Amino acid sequence: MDALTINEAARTTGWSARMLRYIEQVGLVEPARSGSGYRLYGAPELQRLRTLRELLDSRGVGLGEMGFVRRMRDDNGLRAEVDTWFESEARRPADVAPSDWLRFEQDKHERLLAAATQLI
Amino acid sequence: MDALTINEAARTTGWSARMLRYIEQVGLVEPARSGSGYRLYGAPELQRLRTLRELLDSRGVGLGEMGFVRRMRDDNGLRAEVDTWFESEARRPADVAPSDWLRFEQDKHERLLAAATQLI
DNA sequence: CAAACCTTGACACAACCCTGGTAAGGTTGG
DNA sequence: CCAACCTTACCAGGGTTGTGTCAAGGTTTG
Repeated sequence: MDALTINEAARTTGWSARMLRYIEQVGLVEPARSGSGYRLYGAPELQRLRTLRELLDSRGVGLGEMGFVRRMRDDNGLRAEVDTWFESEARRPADVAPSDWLRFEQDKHERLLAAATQLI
Repeated sequence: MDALTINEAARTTGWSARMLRYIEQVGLVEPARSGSGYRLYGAPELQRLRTLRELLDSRGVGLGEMGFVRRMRDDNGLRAEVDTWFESEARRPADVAPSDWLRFEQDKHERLLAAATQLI
């Protein structure tokens, strides 16, 4: 069983056990559970916890904000509404070279495709 | 001059003048300024303010969270880091039918393209 | 079986977010 | 020129976040 219990995971990631429970509650890292309910952190979760800490520290992001992004990723309706709000930004068409914008979206699409192929 | 000053904009959008300044500070709706520095809200800004209120009320989203999404949209590095964190989610490939995932991204791409053509 | 874990739930507290208010001063328009 | 706006810069207070700690009880293991 290559999975750590919560205090072991805390020690190797730098979070406190309390915070690991909080991070789970926010929906960011949800470890498997043993039959009796113990949290079991595997290598992927540990990695995610470490990079999460790095991300928050280096970019001044909060857990709540990451939690909101997670919410947008789970809830397509919410994501669509938020995207739409931002995409209807008040600027005249002339302000953005449309080709640039499309280009940007295409690049994004390619980035995601690259990530996908790597994952599969 | 079809632009409203801050208190007029407040009255027609339901926000307080104080909140309009705060919303600007968060980077969500940044009105033009008159020569002497008065904020000038045009029709697009007013529309955005109304839909913003609707979005926050109906989905329980906070201004801070919207501000963070804006930050991600401006800062490509931040967006990439956050996206990467989520995309390296700890699930075995079998859990997601890859075709579904790609499909989803393609749909998204199409949605954005549609929005683009509408804007141009 | 007892020590050392784990669980959930609750209380606590500093720091921050959201929002209102007020003060000191510039702008506008009759 | 004066009333009614606007500006920025603060103070303030209720609500939420992030974090620790403790209590009551189940689990694992030497």
